[in-house]
Amino acid sequence: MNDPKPEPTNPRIAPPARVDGTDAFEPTESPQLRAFAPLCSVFRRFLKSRDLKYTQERADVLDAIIARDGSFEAEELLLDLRARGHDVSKATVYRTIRLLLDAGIITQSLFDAKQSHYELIYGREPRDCMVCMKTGRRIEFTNRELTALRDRICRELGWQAVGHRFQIFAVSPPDDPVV
Amino acid sequence: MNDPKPEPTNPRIAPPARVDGTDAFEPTESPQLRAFAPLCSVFRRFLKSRDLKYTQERADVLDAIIARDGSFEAEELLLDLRARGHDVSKATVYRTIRLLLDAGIITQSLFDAKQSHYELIYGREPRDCMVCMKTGRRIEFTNRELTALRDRICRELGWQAVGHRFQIFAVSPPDDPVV
DNA sequence: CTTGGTGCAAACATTTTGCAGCACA
DNA sequence: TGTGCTGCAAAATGTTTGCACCAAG
Repeated sequence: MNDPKPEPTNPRIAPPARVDGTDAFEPTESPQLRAFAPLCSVFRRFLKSRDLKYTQERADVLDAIIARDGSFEAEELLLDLRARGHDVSKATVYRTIRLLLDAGIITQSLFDAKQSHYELIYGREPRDCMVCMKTGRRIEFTNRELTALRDRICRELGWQAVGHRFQIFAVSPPDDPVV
Repeated sequence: MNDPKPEPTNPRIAPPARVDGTDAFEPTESPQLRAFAPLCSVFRRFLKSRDLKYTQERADVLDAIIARDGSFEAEELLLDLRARGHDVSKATVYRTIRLLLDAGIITQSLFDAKQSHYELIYGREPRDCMVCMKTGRRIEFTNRELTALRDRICRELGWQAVGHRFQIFAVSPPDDPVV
């Protein structure tokens, strides 16, 4: 459709935080390099490994995800894309999301049963969250202790941790202090 | 550490494990009593507190949930009920599930984006789980350390924990030992 | 008796899919 | 230049709702 973007897009990629236990990528790079590599080339590599194509639309979708700072719903993405003049169809958005999930670049985080929330995880630390059951307020945080506990649990069972999802259901105090 | 069952329908209710921070029940009983009370009377009390009725259908649904050992999908429940000759409509099943969620008796756990999974939690310890990203195998467990960590996180922020959901995404070893 | 509950079917919202033409490698 | 990709619209899925009749308290 319009403006071709080779592969600039790469905001705040964090240091290695994800053990890639899946067979998603060709094992030709060090984990270091992989974690710091721009997401679009990670995605491109994933696609190539499956003989799939890196199309304009797929690049646009990934771009929109990054612009959202990693947390989004399918519908939001669709609107964002439309607003930017990148007209990608709903079907393609969903198809691309599926690929990004397979690639381990994003995860699905379901809060309300309504629609899926997705989140960029590749190269980022896992985000844990706490939801107030009265007000619905959500706080996100990263807890290294939790990640360590997760790894310990896995190790004891001989599994290898890839990621996790932690949600606390709680009640915020009446005054509801902002964190 | 379990079942003192004073009334009918009530399989393996565990000791108090849930702080009820919501305004679901009338505060006339001690937490102890509440936690050990049979689920149906818990539910009945909840309904009464909202001027709702304890109908045959609602009792049947709760029964079917208990019979499933607490983990179920809406559709499964519907089939179970039908098999037992308790013909409850789909609409009523969903409506009852909503009530049980509000009452804090069950929670929604979404694994695949497809349908909701629900789980009995009232009076039970939170179940954490680990999913293998290759084979899809799921292991459930209870980790007190995690619950303690959860409570600590809440306390530091002045919140009160009500429950949590913890899922680990991992890769099981090639030999995939059974736990 | 009064209020809320139920079943049914239609409505809804989200996600998936079949197909004909288009574009990347 | 040939696969694979896209958009469209229709289908599929899971859940909710409006309505007329029914039942719990």
